[in-house]
Amino acid sequence: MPALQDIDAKRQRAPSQRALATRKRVFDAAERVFADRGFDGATIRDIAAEAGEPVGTIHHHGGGKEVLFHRTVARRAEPLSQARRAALEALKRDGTVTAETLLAAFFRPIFDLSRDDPRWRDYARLVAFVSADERWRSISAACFDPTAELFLTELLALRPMAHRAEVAEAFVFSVSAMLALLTSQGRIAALGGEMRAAESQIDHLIRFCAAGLAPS
Amino acid sequence: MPALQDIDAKRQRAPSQRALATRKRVFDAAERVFADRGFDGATIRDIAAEAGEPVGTIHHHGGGKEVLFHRTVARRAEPLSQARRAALEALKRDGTVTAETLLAAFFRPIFDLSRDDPRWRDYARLVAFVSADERWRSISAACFDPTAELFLTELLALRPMAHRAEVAEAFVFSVSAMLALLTSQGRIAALGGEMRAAESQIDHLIRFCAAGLAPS
DNA sequence: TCTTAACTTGAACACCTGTTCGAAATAAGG
DNA sequence: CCTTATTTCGAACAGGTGTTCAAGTTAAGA
Repeated sequence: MPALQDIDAKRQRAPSQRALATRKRVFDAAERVFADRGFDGATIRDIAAEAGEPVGTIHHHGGGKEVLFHRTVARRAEPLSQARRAALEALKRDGTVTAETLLAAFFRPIFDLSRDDPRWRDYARLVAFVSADERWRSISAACFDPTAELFLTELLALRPMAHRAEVAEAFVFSVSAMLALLTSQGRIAALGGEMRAAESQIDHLIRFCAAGLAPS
Repeated sequence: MPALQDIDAKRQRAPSQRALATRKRVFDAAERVFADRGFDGATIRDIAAEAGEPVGTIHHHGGGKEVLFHRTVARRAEPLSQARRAALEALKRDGTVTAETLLAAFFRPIFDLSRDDPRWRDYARLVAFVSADERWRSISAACFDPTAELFLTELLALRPMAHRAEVAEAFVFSVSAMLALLTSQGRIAALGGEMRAAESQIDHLIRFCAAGLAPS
């Protein structure tokens, strides 16, 4: 996999406003198309059409398909991680750390962001693709594992008797359930008939995982 | 999507032993390659090489890439569903139906089959691809939803106060956790350090989901 | 045994893929 | 205002894609 270096490495001039707007258009389009069709299903020309830019521009700003994919995932990873860390810090400050509040701190940010901005919903589907495929393990490791580690440590402190590997399993189960809620509304609707309010579903997700995480 | 009809529709002669062996080789190869690279990442020529057959043969037995994919998923769906249904019947016969035993009846067959035959492990990864992508919703609906419905009904009977939609959510959470255990060993290892025995992990999965399914 | 349906084979087809490239337009920095 | 780094643009390229096809081989069924 091509190395992902700073997008503005060895630059001699600041990028123009126009160039920055174009770059944003390129990454927004890449996010939508990758989220819809996955890495292999997406084509540079799909992304170019979605962005309303010629193909050459996608390469210029993206740096090749694989690097573009990596950068597209990385772009929102930092804001998301910061929101999660901030929620965790708030819990520790208030002394309200439980399995349930920890999961809420980890899960809620992406749902909250998705409610305000549909682009975050695309991003969530993109993250599901990244999480599902071992091929992108290094992206997960760089973008999401450090913050996951923080939460894992807190969960471990709540269950001093449990092995780390066991809590890691429970955490992976929880994250997969979260991604399922973000991406499998179709499956839920097919089995469940009516569809419940998003808030009820998120509360349910947190209760479900917290119960599973509790010592048995 | 091309219609999936019986592979032997409008046939005037029984297939030869040789032809049946070739067909098996084609589907085994397709299963491996689709499980490794997903639908879009796989190519007919990859599958041909894996099967040791010329490209034309893949088309002859597969009926085109999309139909081949559908048939590859469908091939093991029936045996799997039967194992799940048999386990469910055994529970009902013995009067030992609980959330925990129901989940065990649903989860264990694919783990048991995977232990004996690595091809089932490929199949499990293939199912994860199908479940993750809304594009294959119709395959899930045809292959897996009918049996899922049976288990959902039983789970609902255990919690007469809960809404169907809520239990459906919990069931989707549970299935996503099962698929995560089958496919995300890398993620678990990255977070957890050491790796636990498969049996411990499966027991944990069942306990995790059963706790989440219990009334709260 | 004979007829012919079914299978096997690989070359060929039309189209799509990611990427490169050079010329023209733009605007940052002096 | 200049110089020139950067961006915009789309044609062109080499290689890969799913699929078709026709000729040759095999074996089922009468």
